[in-house]
Amino acid sequence: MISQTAEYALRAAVCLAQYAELPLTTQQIASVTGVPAGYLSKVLQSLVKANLVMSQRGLKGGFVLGRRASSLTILEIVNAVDPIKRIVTCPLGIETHGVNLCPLHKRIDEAIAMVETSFAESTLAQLLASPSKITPLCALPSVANLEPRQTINKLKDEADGG
Amino acid sequence: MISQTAEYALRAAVCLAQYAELPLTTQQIASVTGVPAGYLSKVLQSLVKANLVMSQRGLKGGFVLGRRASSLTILEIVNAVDPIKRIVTCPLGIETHGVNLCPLHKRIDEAIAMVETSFAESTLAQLLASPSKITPLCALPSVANLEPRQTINKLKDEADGG
DNA sequence: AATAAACTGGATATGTAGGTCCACTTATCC
DNA sequence: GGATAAGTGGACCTACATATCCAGTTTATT
Repeated sequence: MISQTAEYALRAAVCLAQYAELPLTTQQIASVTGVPAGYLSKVLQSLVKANLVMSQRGLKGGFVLGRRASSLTILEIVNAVDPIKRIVTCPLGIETHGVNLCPLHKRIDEAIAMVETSFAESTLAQLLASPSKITPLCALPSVANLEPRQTINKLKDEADGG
Repeated sequence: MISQTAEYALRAAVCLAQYAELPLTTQQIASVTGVPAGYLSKVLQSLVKANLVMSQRGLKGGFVLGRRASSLTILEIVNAVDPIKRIVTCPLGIETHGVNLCPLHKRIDEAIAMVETSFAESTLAQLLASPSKITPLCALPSVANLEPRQTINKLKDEADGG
């Protein structure tokens, strides 16, 4: 349904949302989300390139969300790493009927559209505010395990100022 | 969203539904659907094993639908070759909360469920009866190209008699 | 029974997603 | 400014989905 990579990206995004402005390192995110650290690094790069996440190099660096959790949707995260592809032209390569799809592909596209809409309407903030007894990512080896570290003002400045 | 293989299976199924009881060979289905013949052969095998399609070996053999098009759903076809996997347990491997999913995975599973339901409610017959001006599979290099061949009574007998 | 058409099944190739590794760069702290 | 912690980028490996090929088997026709 959605790729492994997209699922990893969502886990990372939820994780970052939970720790708000505290920059988390790849290792920390990996340990919380269970995503292979090496691969997570690539996934995070994609999110950074899409401007959904900000990174800070060097000692005390890490990753923070690029926008408020309430404005970041599941769809944006997914599309950053593995775009949902609507069916816009006939997969059989027939051009005779332009934008019109045959009933089969129309039906499939409708299903894709439903998912797209559903994901577009879900924000990270909603996931955190979910009334479930279970915290997002269920695992969450306790916030306490993560050393409190200063937030990176430089990142905040960039986000606020320009 | 759905795999290439699943899409191929759907094309083949719609194709068979269009030609009703006329057995079509792998080559014929391939030319109508644009699916690579060699691979289509494998896909059809999966449909046969799932009892959604019947095959007849030998001269004048071919494939026909195993049931009426009105009772065959998109979901069945898809599940025969590439099962839709609902999220039933925590992907992080946490067992502490049994059947309960965290908000993220619950949300994703809801989307999968929507697609599942949607596919379960779509039959091949509905696709053929679609009011679209475009015939299913859009391409359809005209029925006329396919030599009329006798239906295989043996297959019909098995289907009707038991 | 011989022939040819057609499915079956196994071996093999290819392409892409998933994943690992490491040298390099950047930034903080002492 | 040296040491160390961290992201960056590229090369590389692995597994699986996709695809090809072919020898073997079944069956209608003659």
